[in-house]
Amino acid sequence: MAKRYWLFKSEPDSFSIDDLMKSPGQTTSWDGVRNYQARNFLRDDVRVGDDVLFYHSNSRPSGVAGTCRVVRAGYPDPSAFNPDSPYYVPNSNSRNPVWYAVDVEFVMKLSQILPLALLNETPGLENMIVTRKGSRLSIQPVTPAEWKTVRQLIRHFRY
DNA sequence: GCCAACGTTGGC
DNA sequence: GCCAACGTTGGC
Repeated sequence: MAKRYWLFKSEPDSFSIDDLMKSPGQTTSWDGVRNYQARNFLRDDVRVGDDVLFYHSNSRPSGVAGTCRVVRAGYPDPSAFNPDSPYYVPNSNSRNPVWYAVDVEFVMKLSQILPLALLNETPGLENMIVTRKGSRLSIQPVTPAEWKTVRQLIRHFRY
């Protein structure tokens, strides 16, 4: 099965690339996703070994902060069952899970944020979901061509 | 802080 | 099933 590529959004005020680096085993549960389209990707499509762009949203500037890798495929999001979690969903239960999480492991941090403005002006990334106006999807597929282009940006501009 | 775009809810 | 109202996301 071919490796897939993704972009995961996080507000760095709540969880940043530095937080991932400092996590036990440099691994975290990517939980708290409460959007059905994003949930479907986590549940059905994200697989172990997939590469992920770690994107800082609502930030100055917003953009790609680093990369990580999927080390556990979709499983029922424990935070949905935990009354103490801010992501708790009343009436949810583990027999009938609605929300899913995956685990990701840190791979690398860029020397600085690769800003959305640069993605926006890079040929080949016109159709990347994150560059589309109004796109709020927090778990996004990235095409192999888009991944390659982003990697070239990172190398060329020494991010 | 502003506000446009979006997803969800709920009345009908 | 429609759609207005609402709450949230997220760039700027």
